[in-house]
Amino acid sequence: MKLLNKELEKAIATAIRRAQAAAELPEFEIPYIPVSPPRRADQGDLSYPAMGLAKLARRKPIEIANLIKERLPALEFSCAVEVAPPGFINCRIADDYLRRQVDNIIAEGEALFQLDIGAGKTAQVEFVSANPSGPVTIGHARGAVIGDAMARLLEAAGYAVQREYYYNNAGEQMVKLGESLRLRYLQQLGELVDLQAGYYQGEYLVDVAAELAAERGDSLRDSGWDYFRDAAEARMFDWIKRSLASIDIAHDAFYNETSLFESGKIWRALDTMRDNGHIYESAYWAGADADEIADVSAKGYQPATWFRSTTFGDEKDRVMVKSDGVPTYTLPDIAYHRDKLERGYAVAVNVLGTDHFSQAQVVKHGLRALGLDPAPIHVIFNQMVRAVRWNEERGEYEAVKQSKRAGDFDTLDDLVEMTSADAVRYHMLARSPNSQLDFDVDQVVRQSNENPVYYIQNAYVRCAGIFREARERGLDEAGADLGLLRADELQFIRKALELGNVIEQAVVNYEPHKLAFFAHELAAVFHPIYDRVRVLHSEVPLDTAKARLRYYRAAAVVFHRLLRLMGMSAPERM
RNA sequence: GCCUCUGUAGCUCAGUGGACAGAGCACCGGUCUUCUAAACCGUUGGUCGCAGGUUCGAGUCCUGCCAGGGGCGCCA
Repeated sequence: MKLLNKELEKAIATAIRRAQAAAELPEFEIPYIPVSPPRRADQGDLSYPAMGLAKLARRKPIEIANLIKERLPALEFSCAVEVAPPGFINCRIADDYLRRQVDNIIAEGEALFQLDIGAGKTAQVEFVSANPSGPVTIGHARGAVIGDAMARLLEAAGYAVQREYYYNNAGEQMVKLGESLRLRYLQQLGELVDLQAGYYQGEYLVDVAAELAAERGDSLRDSGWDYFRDAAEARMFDWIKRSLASIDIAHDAFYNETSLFESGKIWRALDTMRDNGHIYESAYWAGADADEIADVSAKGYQPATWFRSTTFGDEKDRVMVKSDGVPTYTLPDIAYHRDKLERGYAVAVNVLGTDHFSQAQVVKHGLRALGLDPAPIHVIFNQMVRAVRWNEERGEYEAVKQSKRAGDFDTLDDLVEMTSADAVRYHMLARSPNSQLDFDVDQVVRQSNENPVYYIQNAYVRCAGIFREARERGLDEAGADLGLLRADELQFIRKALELGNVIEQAVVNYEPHKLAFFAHELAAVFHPIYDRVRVLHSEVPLDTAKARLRYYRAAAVVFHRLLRLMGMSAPERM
């Protein structure tokens, strides 16, 4: 289906060119023509402020608007174009066009507003990417929801999308995890072992240890930490995948950082950076002042391998290979993103917490040092998330403590168990990634009319209820005359047609949260109309009932598409 | 100190340089004899953190302050 604002933008540009050809307007390069729905209904359905052309055209805005109106090509969806002071061009969508869209929406079904922005191109979304040392936390969950919604949006925009999970199972943390599990296992065998500070204290390792003891008895008593690390990793990944699957998220690929060492890609990246003159060996960075040098001397560091990232605007050069010969995290990260770019994605979205901000900048500097253009890579930074609940006594929100006490929340599993997968997906999505998120667990748990999750899903449920009842009564919409639809129903269709723009905007601006807000707005248009527009009512004539049934078929398609784009379920009843 | 995000109704938050700043919750008052009332209708509520600037036009862009979060490692 067409994006109407794009059609009008093109038409206005054509009108300007025609006016220029007729010497009614001077020659100038036509700027971007922003067309958007105005705030108020009496200002039409689509609007363009021609005031922006006043300086270029050296005419009064109202005159420009009138000239454009006169030269505007015929639009299949428009019946009325009006000019309003000081220079708005307002366009109203014709009722007949809206009626025709009912059938178009039904015909498109799950492909509703499938765009061609990314046709023939590939995109990648890298998200979650938590190391397999523990369960998915609510912090990871936010990135998971944002990343998956972004992937679904990119698919809707026409891209072939790959979902990737990047992880590291070779670091010091995984050694600790293995050792922690070994000690927990020995505890299962009845040995008195103390888990000292620095080890993983989480109860979940006790469960894993109990499973191992049950399956293998004491046969692992003399196994080393590496055996337990592998066992822990395998079980943690199972758990992570299960948790993500519970909110309908699945990755296509798991990319192990270790493979970058095994393939030699890390050292090849370093060599290229060195060939390009961005690498040097030194005990301290090239711009170090006397204090820093003294500090380094005190620590007795041997020379390390540095990346001259200051060349690309960094405030300080970065170590790539430590003096002990082991690369920092940054070098494999650069090699990984080089690999990503070489895989040829037109768009590579990376969902990260803001604590990775500096790191992401250094990676981009590194890619430039490799002679690559990092433009396809776009990072969505999401701010911190914490579970909170209202404290009545103190009159303020406070963070829910991380503990295993009943009613407290720490992991995605806890959150899903206490609320629902749909609630988690909606509330994690319905906020700009840039804003800190306080997840009000009590509000989400409350299954009442204050919960937008049910408000949106109920729109679909109400449609499904009508279809069920209609089937029982033997009513179908064969031969429906859509001319019987009135202003109410057309108002909903008008709003539903904005979905295409919402998808487009969400994709090009990397703002998946727009989907959640639009869903709520659309439901707010739907419900009042549902109250007024009955189908199975004794006073509704048969032909009107058929037309309305067809209208609700279209509404159901829109809500189903919207809910699936958000990764939420579309229940038939609640 | 530097970088970055945030500051909009009592609370949680939307808001493409455009028209009279929006929604949910909370508060108050109404609405089920017909497809589920998890809904609908109505009322109340604003110096868009502060001060300048750019612009025909600023919640939106720029500068400077104030407040809060995050980051500034030879950790990952």
